[in-house]
Amino acid sequence: MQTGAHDRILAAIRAIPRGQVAGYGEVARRAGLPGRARMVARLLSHNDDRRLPWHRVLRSDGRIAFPADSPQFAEQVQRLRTEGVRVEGGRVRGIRAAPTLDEQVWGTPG
DNA sequence: CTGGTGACAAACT
DNA sequence: CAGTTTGCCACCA
Repeated sequence: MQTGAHDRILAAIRAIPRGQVAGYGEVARRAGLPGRARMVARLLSHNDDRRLPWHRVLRSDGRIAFPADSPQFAEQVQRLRTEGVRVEGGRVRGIRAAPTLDEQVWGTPG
């Protein structure tokens, strides 16, 4: 069977290690869909799977993709902090939303 | 078909 | 740094 695009996206999201994060564009790239960051976003907006680590997906600049006053924002922050991710001012500190997860694998420079 | 929208990104100011 | 503009693609009225 041919893996659908959304299946690869979901797989890429599930592949994000615990305690780490990835950007929408990064997820799309790992799913073999460069430039389809918005497709990832649309998929997550329609997703209802609670087991999916959606909270590990951030914007490219490390910001949370929800308004700071939204309940989803609060839940994402709480989930990230539970995994040891430092979140401050609605943005993830420490680990940058690396353009490529390879950098995280090999040790993020800087 | 056109036009508007969105859990976005990169370049630019 | 932050704010704006442009490019992008899937979906819908």
